Amino acid sequence: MNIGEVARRSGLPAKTIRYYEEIDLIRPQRSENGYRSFAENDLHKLAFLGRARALGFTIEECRTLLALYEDETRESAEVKRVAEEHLRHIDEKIAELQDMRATLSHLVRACAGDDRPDCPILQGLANETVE
Amino acid sequence: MNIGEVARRSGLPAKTIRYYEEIDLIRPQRSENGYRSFAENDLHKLAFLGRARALGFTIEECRTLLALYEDETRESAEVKRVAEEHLRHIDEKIAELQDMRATLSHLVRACAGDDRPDCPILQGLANETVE
DNA sequence: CCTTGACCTTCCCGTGACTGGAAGCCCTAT
DNA sequence: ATAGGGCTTCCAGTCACGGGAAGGTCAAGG
Repeated sequence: MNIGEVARRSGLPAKTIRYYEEIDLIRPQRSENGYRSFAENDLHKLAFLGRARALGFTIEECRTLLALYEDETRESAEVKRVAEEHLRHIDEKIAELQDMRATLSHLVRACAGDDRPDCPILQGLANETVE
Repeated sequence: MNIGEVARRSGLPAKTIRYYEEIDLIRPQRSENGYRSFAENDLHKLAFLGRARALGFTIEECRTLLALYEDETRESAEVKRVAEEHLRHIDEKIAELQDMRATLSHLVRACAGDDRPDCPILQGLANETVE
């Protein structure tokens, strides 16, 4: 398979696939003409990576997960540990965003949004104390 | 004021303040010796920027908000529009993260996390269909 | 046989918002 | 005179790619 087909079947852009090769996540063969030649296994790995990335794992976490996936002697505890840590990270980000959301929507609700210059949003940004 | 004091009083790293000058968010004076010389107004703007950034506004949104803040003839509607758009963006990110969270925590719950290799997390990443 | 067009290659630059570090000047205190 | 801390600029790196240029390869059609 050439990169175009793999891109289509994996859902990943060709650029991304080349990048994953560059950072040694995959090691496709090369044809005589210099083109990358992907095996089913490469496609499989790329799909795996695509799904892991879609869940927000960093590239390095993906590398770890892929290694565990290929290690028949892995302990599921290790996989779970990686996943749980990422889950905590997601929770932190959600909490952070919800804090922002709360503050900002409070300001937005207080703003008349008309043609006058008075604006609680700007006041909130200008002063430590919002109220 | 030198940059050190402004950094302390604004809560922003000196590096960030220099960066904000570089991208023309602030324009502090210079002393004879070449040091940046910050006025109270600069400090005020930096605090404004720090709070806007903490609410997740991008630098370009901060630039807009700062311009509106300094424009006595602004209409609060314009500020509100910027804030509401950012709010929508925050909501999108929260939704995205909650989707990730749901999928991932589902997988994590299904994983025994013991010394055996069988792992629903890896299976979920390997196959399109999780169950 | 030649050309067209789709595909592939590498290489380099840009993204956002900084952060780290090197090399060197300035200022105050001892 | 020196030691230290603070200040300056400049360069490089971060993360995970994306855009685009310059050029090689291949199959189909004229």
